Amino acid sequence: MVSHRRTPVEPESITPHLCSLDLRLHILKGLPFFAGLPEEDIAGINARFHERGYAPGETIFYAGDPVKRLYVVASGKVKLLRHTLSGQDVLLDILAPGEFFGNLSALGDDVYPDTAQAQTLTCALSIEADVFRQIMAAYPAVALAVVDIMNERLRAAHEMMRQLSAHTAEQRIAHTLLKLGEKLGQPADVGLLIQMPLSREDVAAMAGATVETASRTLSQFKKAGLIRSGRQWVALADPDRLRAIAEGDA
Amino acid sequence: MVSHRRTPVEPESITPHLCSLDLRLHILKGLPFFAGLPEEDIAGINARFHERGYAPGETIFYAGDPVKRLYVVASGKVKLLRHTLSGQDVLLDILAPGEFFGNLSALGDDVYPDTAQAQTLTCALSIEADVFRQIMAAYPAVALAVVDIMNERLRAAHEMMRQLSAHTAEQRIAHTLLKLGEKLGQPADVGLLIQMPLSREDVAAMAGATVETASRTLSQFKKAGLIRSGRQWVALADPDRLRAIAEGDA
DNA sequence: GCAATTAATTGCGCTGGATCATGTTACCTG
DNA sequence: CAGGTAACATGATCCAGCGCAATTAATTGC
Repeated sequence: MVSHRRTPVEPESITPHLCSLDLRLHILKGLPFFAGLPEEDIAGINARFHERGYAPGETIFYAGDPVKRLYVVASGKVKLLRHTLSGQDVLLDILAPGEFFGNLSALGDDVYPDTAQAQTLTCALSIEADVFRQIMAAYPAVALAVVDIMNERLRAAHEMMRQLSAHTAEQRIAHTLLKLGEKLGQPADVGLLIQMPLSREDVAAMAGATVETASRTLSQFKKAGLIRSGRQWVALADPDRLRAIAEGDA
Repeated sequence: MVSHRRTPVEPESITPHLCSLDLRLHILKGLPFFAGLPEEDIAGINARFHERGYAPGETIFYAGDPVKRLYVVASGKVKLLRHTLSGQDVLLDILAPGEFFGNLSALGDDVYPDTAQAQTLTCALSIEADVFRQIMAAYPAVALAVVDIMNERLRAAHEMMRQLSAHTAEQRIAHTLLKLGEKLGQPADVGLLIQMPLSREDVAAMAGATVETASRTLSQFKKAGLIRSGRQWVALADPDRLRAIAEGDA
């Protein structure tokens, strides 16, 4: 369905019903934690996954839902939200194709601490958490790769803790934009385009600020020529200066 | 050497040179990730570890040091500090006996993002990170246990991100005291005593506040009968009310 | 026992950013 | 095409908590 929205962000082109067995195999082969596994083993693993498409804005699971499955983004983007009592969510991460989410916990009674929501048209694969644990037990290389991914996520979370403790809102917003540019950025005429619909609310939730503060700061960045932006999109026009702001050198 | 300090916190009694082979074996047997391994396998693993004693305040490794080893606390307490440009550290975690720290990373060129420092007289075991990865590859149960620990740490870090984004300093300080009570608390006449030297600076660094704010808040808690405290110690006298404050019900 | 030092406490002024409100603009839908 | 809505931008006000400083109390070392 054609949108009139003027945005440089290209929509996800795959429709949910095209999340085929071939796509699944392709995605699973590309996952860092299945790298190096024999193709026939990956095919066997593929058989244990389910897939499902989600519309933009659709919730994959809610915080408080019992943990049953581990998910992998096959296509699209997924956001992980932690709720606060004040109703202002914290946006913990934006997940791109190949990344897993959901809980790996061995505990039977556990619940998801976060809500997962499709930011774009998304296809996600899922597998029972217990089965995934069996795969990790059968293939130590998978478990080691998961350890590495968890390690990197913990490092990023600790960095965010440092930012929230000691950096200004402007620094955090600059940092957030840079991280999004690193992960989702595509070179375009407008600069390094963050290739995903991105509202001021999203930026605020990632940077630990309010929408008004995010809006003011993005307007200043725009006026200063650091970014280009419109509704639901941002492109980095001067990453070096943004980096200087994020690091407190400006 | 006798101290005049009036504190209910008992010092660590072990001296570094008493970090014996037997203690090591005892500690390794008790580690969650070696649970279930045959005793002779643990003995073989024990041979790969080194141990070293650290005085209170001594640095185990600095942020920026190249990653070489994985550490385990055998006795005492270790704090993990992330530095900020303003000189005010973020205290990411206090590690108790049985907990690992250092980097598990596969990357050859990586450095520690944090500084590890003995909070008390401490004995720490260490092993080459590569060797530990070999152990994880050889024993999937070890890798799975490490995944579970990383999972729990990530959850705690995300919770702290939420607190730093949306909670007041008073709520965060109450939460910090409760977490320390859960982890290091021992019932005593003064209440649930956090059995570790704990300065106002430590509480501030864990709660994302300044020393002055932490001191004001602890003074208020003390006057309200929620805690008992003195120099370098805190005991929880009314955890239920602290919980109410931490959760924003008060 | 005492001087020096450290850690904690308390006071005061300032400000970043939250809160609340309103205005503007782009987009959607009938 | 027009009315309505959502997203963004901006203004005004307020305050939590920081920064700085002074004071007090506990501890250390001689």
